[in-house]
Amino acid sequence: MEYTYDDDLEELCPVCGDKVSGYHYGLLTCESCKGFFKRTVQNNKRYTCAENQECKIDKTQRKRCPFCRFQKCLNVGMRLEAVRADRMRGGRNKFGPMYKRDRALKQQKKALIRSNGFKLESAAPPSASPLHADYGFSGPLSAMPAIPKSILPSTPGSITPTDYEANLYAPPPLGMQSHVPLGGQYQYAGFPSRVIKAECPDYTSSPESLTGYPYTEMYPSASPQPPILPPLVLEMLRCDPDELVVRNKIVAHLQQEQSNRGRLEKPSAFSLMCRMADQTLFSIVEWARSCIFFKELRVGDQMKLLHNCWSELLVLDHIFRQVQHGKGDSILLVTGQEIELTSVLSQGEANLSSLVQRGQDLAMRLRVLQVDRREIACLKFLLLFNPNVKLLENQAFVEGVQEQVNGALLEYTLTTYPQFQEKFSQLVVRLPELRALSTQAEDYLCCMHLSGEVPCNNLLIEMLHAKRACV
DNA sequence: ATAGCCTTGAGA
DNA sequence: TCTCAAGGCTAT
Repeated sequence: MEYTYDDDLEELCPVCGDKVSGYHYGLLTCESCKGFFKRTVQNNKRYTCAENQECKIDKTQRKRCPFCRFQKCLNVGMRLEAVRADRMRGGRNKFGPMYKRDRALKQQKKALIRSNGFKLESAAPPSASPLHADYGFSGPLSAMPAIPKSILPSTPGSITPTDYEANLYAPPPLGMQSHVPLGGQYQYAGFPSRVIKAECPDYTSSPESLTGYPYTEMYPSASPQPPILPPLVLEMLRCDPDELVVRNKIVAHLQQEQSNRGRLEKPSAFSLMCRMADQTLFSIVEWARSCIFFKELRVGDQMKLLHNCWSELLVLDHIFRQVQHGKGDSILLVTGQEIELTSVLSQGEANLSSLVQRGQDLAMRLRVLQVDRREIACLKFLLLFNPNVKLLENQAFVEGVQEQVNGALLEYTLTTYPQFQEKFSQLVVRLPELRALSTQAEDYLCCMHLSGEVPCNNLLIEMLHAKRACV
């Protein structure tokens, strides 16, 4: 069966149904969606959906909702990593062989259809395409510094609320200061917004790869059961604080605050929520400071990363609590208290209701996915080590961690849930939703702050200011 | 901002 | 040398 390149072009773009112009960022798409995806990633654009985040995307309506269009791009499998951080033109990236395999598969399929006279759509759904089978496992993963064999469970001393900034970002006492120049030649400090890592050339050819962390070789997919967990996943899980410890600490702090204020003075429910979130944020910062990889960064970069993702981490913390709580009609607070959903929604506060409802929806979707603790631990790292953060001193390191955590999460989901091949991508596509939700939460907080509702001396507000100042 | 066409350049 | 998937340019 002969094959011509033009056969590909007969297909329709999986995003909008327009004519395909070739392989772009992982799969066959049209020229306009290629350009749209490129602009979105390169310029780090954030969209919001005016509707219900389920807009139909077709050739005529694709311009109407960039949020849903980008969402669809990710859902059908367009690859962020294929957008080059350094904007290098020409050449080839590592997806080349995958494109080739995909072509071969399509050709095979076509031959079968022709000879058998029936369609094989069900035999190879888009998600089972070879393009989705491996998530860029090679490369930068191996260029990361090896994880120290003994990570002592560090317990940073408690911080009093009066000296936030002085203590928050101080380097940990035993913090390693090794800054492995991760392929430093590919760092383009002059273009801080161009942050998605280039795929070519990749780090595998660098000398550092010899000292890398070869867990892909240690844990082949055909491992005996029960599946051995990727060591990085275990390590990230070990960084996670015990929920009960955090709860007790926060409850104790809030009680202390209340007793200092005197029993007569009754703070508003919103004010209480702020204090609660404030303390949760403290524990999140403490968590970050004791985290593997994070403590190896310089304080400046630590601050930038935290300023960028504090609200996302806070929202994820809340969402996962709801996932574990398992009740759609009530909300579980970090203190262990339960609030009826109707009592929140009936307050007539449209912004708050929308926030809470979106949170419940996201929690429900994650519950359906049966997300577990280890996956949440990975997602937290993915949020924290966001290579899109501007002006990072050691951006290559952050990119490397991001890559490595992605690899570990993929490995973990594939070995632990082999019957659910899509779990990794299903989890990762929740991140943009989570970011959108946290942006909405920040806006709400900002709004409440401007009307004087937020208690003073509040870390939430400091973070809000810090983040908005550096954007 | 979009989308069609142009230029580039590593790998086949 | 050719291919073709990256990024760039520009009128709309």
